[in-house]
Amino acid sequence: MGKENDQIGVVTALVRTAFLVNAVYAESGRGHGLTPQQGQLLCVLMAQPYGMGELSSMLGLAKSSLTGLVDRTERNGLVRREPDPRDSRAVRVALTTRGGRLAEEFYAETCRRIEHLPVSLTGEERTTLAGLLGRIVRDNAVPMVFIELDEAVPAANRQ
Amino acid sequence: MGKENDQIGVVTALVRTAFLVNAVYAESGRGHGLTPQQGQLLCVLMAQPYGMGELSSMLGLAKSSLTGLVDRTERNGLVRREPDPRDSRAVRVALTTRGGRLAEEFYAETCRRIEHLPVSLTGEERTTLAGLLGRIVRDNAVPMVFIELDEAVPAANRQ
DNA sequence: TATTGTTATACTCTATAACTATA
DNA sequence: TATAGTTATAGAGTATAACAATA
Repeated sequence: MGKENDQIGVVTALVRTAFLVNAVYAESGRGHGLTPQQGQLLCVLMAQPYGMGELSSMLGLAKSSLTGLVDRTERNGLVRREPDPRDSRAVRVALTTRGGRLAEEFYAETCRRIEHLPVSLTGEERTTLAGLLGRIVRDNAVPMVFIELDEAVPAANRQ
Repeated sequence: MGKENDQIGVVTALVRTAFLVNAVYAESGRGHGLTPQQGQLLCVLMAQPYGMGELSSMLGLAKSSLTGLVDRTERNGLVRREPDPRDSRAVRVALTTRGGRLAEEFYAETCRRIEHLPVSLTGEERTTLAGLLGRIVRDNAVPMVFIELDEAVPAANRQ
């Protein structure tokens, strides 16, 4: 006897999955000398340069927190503040050459590691999962904190 | 023309979902005067008291980081270090009465908020999602960072 | 006046290395 | 000797409030 009920609830599943992904993200960053926050900043900037205010609202941080994060990342030579030609108060934060290279490496390794998480899921199940999570992400207007490149092809093999 | 392909990959879906859950977790904590880390500590301790080493490995933190986190949370009156009767070197970290009350409130509100994330999913889809994520969580041996209580019944209504 | 971004300040979070005390 | 935990130190991350410069 005993109800043999292995099914956990959606809430628990989501929170624990987030914990797992966070850990993988942090570990992947560590391997590249990146804090999770700096890794996240680089990933956001892979899509395009952004202003401080945009980054602030995308990442959910106070503007002064962004100033510090960009300062440190800039000091490490990974990003650069460029003047915004259309508003002399504003700056555009962009990846440096080195930052872009590191971003690609970090992104690729993170993808590789995250991809290993659903080891026991079939291809069809992964598609189902991606579809369901994709709807959650879309419905809740999650900002472009992680771009969508072709997952099937490792970065090293892209032309 | 155009491939009308809204389907994002599993990796992107997982990373963005984690970002979303993190944001909700942080916001929920803020409403209770808790940092995400302190909120997480309280949630872990809802299940049972743990030693510093156990917490360290469950949360993926260096032991000295745990010392600081427990120090601050203890200073706030939310947890307590108790001597381990079986090893005088060790301590058991447990919730205080006030910490337990706050943990329940934080936990309940976090559940409520996370539960709202899959707004557009049917009950069946939520079950499917929970099943798939549950397998990922199980396969990757995610520690008990968020306990599983009856999600259907709000904490306030439990006897 | 409103907005963009930085400074000043004060915590919290985290890790590494060295340490104390007990097993 | 090994293990449990703390201390010392240094840096990163974060927020609030006050500020400067431009729109």
